[in-house]
Amino acid sequence: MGSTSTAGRGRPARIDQAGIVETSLALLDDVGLEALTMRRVADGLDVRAGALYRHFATKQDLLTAMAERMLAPIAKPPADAPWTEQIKALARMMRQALLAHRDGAKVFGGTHSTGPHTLAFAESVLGVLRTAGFRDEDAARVFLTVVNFVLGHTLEEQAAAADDAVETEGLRRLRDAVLTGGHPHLAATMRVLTDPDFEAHFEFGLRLLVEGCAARERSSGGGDRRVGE
Amino acid sequence: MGSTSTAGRGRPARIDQAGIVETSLALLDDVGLEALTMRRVADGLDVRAGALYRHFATKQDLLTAMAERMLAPIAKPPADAPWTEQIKALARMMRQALLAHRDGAKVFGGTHSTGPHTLAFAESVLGVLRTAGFRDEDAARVFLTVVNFVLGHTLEEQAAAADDAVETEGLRRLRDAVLTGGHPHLAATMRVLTDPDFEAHFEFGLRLLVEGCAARERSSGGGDRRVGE
DNA sequence: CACTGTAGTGAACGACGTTCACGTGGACAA
DNA sequence: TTGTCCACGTGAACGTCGTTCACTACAGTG
Repeated sequence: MGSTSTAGRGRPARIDQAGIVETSLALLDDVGLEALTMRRVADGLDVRAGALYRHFATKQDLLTAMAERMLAPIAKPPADAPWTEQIKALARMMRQALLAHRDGAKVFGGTHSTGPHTLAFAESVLGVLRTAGFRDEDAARVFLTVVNFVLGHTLEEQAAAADDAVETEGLRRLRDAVLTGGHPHLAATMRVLTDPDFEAHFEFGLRLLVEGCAARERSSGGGDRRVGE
Repeated sequence: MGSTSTAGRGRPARIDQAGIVETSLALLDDVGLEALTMRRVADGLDVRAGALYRHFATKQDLLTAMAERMLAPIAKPPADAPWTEQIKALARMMRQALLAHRDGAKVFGGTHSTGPHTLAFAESVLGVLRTAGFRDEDAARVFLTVVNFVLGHTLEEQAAAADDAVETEGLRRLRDAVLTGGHPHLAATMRVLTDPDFEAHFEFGLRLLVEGCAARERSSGGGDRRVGE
C-alpha cells in the first residue's frame, strides 16, 4: 500500500503520497468531486493512471488521505476563552476546513479518516469538554453531535453552491408548491429557508448546540460535574 | 421526462415511475447504493436499461424520486404533546425513514427533493415551531439545524453499519494511535465513541438541540415570543 | 559492469451512464 | 374488421470509469 521506502533501493519515485494528495486537492477545486478521476489526477502529475496504484491501493484510500489533509489547518482553540467559545471556535475551524475545497464536505463525509489531523481535532474537542467538567460519556456524545452538525450543514451549504443556475428549477418547483398548496408555514419561512447567508444559519445552529450543552451542564449537576467557566 | 400520459394513445407502458422507484428501493436494500446500477434496476423490472430513460431523464432524477419516496412513512406528530416532544417525534421519524433502507441517508443527502412528502415533513416541523411561538426566522433555522443533525447522524450510523468486518482495520489503527500517542482525552472516551448504540447517541444530540431551543426561547423572550408548552 | 528491485507504462478488462435508430403492438378512427 | 398512429421498449453502441498486469526503465549496490 504505502511506499515505505526503507532505503534508496530500486528506481527513485517521481511521485509520492503527499504530492498526489496535494495535486488531487487542487484538481478537486477546479473540476469538482464528480470529475475527479484517477486519470485526471495522474495527468496533473505527468504520469499514467496505473502509477497511482503504487501509492494508493484504491481511489477510496486517496479520498481518505485527502479528507485527512483537509483538516490540517485546524488549530488549537484559544485556551483562555470559556469552554463554550472554544467549542464554537473548533466547530468554525472545521467548517472552514471543509469549505476551503470544492465538495470538501462530500469528500470528508464519504470517508472514515483516522489520520493524525483527524485524531488531533477529536482530541481538541474532547479535551475542551472534559476540562470543562463533562463526564466522559457526555463529552463523547457532544463531540459526535457537533461533528455531525458541522458535516450536515457544510454538506448542504456546498450542495447549494454547486447548484447555482440549476437551482432555479428546484426553487421554482418549491415556490409553486408553496404558493398553490396548503403549506402556510413553509410559505411564511421561505425567505429564511432560501437565504444564502449560510454563516448565519451555522452560527444559529452552533449557538443552539452549545446552549443545549450549557443547559444540560446546569441541570444534571450532581456527580463529578463541575462548571467550567 | 415524466410519462404524463394524457391519453391511452400509443403502446401501453409496462413500467411506470412508481414501480421503478419501488423496485429501486428494494434493490437498494439488497445490494447497496454503490451497486445500484441502471442495468440492475432494469433487470428487476424485466426490461433493458434504456427503457428507464423514458421515465427518468437521469439516474440522479431516479435517486431524487427514491429519496422523496423514503419520507412517505413520516406521519404527523402527536398534536396534544408539548412542542419539544413533537419536534423530537418528527426527528425520530425522519431517522427511521432513512434507516429503513440501506444507504438511505446517503441517497437522501445526495439529492434535493422537493416532492410532496419532503414538503409535508418540512411543513410539519415548521408548523410545530411556529405554533410554539418561534419567530419565522428562528423556526426556519431550527428546522435546518434539526434536519442537518438527523442527516449527519444517520449518515454516520449507516456508514458504521456498512463497515462491519472492514471496520476492524480502521478501529485497530485508531486504538493503536490512541494507546501509543498522547491522546488522553480520546483514550478516555473511546469506549463511548465506538459504542454501537446509535440510538443513545441520537437521543442525546436530539435532547441537546431541543434544550438549546428551549433555552433560546426562554432567554430572548420579548417581542412576539410565547411559550408553547 | 552486471545485478537487484522498485517505479512507471501501455494496453486491456469489465462495468458504468447515457443515447438513438429501429422494431412492436395496443388504442383509436374508419 | 381494418388500418393508422405513436409512445414504448430493444439492441447496440459510445465514451469514460476504476483497476490489473506483464513489461520496460533505471538508480543504487556489490
